[in-house]
Amino acid sequence: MSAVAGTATRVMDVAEALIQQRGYGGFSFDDVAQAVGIRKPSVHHHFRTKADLVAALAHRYTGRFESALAAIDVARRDPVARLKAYVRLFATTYAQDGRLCVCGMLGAEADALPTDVADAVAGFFRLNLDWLTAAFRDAQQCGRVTSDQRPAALAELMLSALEGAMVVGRGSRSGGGPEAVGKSLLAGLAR
Amino acid sequence: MSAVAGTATRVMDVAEALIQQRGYGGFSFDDVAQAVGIRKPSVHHHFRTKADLVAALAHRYTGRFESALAAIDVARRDPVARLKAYVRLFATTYAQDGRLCVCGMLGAEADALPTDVADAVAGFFRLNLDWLTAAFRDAQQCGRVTSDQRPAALAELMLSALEGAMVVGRGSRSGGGPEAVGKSLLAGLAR
DNA sequence: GTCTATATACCGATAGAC
DNA sequence: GTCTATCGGTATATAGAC
Repeated sequence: MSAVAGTATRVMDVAEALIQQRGYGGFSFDDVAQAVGIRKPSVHHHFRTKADLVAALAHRYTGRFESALAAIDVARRDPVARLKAYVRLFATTYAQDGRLCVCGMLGAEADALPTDVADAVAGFFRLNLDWLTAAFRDAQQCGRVTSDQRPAALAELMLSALEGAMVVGRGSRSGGGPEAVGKSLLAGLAR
Repeated sequence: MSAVAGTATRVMDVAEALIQQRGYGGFSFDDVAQAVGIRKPSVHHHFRTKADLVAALAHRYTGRFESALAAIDVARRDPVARLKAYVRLFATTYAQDGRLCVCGMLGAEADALPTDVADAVAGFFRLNLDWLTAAFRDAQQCGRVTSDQRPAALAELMLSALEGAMVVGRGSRSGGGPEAVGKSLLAGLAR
């Protein structure tokens, strides 16, 4: 993000935004180089291959999400408040001129991805599904969620709704995006 | 699909499958030509540009969906039964070795699409949101759905959950996909 | 309607100078 | 760490013969 950040970091920042807008197949090293203000071989100096760059990116993205989830767990005790804060993570991303979740975009393209990248994407989803499963289990145990669906099923439903809301919002050029969809879902599940 | 279908139809069939697997940027006219068993310029003879091919594809896909929705309306009177049949449309697609909805994939890539294609994708989502909105309105009016959310919000939630379930299922290489997610959602909404 | 041949541009990636 | 130059491959698209 910062103009004073190291080149490798700026390369990752630019590549991240390009993936969120156009996907893995929709950007090139030359696109990154131009946006950063260097030449294509300089990008290769920091990341040998495109797979290396995107895998590193996906891991960084997952790590940041992990920190955000940990911060939510510290800041909120109430499981429903935690779920609302979770929705906000996706809403904030999408509010940046319709940017998709990095791993939502890559997940859609999974069949066309190098193995390392696909594995990193799977790790992101595992992290989110595990955290959501725990949150819904807590919410059910204290009676804030009355659904008799299994926590893992509610987790898959929530994550799917939020990722899908970005895709639908973009494709339809309408709708409330993950913010509205997350609220609708929680309104039906929690009390 | 058929080996006796016209070449243009076979080209569209192959391109459709490739988009569902790899996305707009993930396939080439050469990929299509090889799968059909002709040469690249022969593909251009039927569809002048890639944008023409994919826009035609998206319109055909939307038309088929329109027919399927009309068939559901004829076959089912109960709005909840209609919604269950709607979920099955997505489940059937995804059951074909994890194929994504054509317009779900294209919706994610929307920023990188030619205008004609993006417009066709928006039309698909509009069709689905309108149909779902009517279905949820009916379901609320006859008391089968008790949520106080507006029908349009429930429609966006349902469509997002199903599109997202495909992305998450693929990216995580786990989960029940749109079938399970659709059931979980309807279990919480309908009675 | 299909083909060979080709134009033009871009892709990811490398070699080697500074 | 960045550059110029370039390799080999592939992309979309077209010209023109059969």
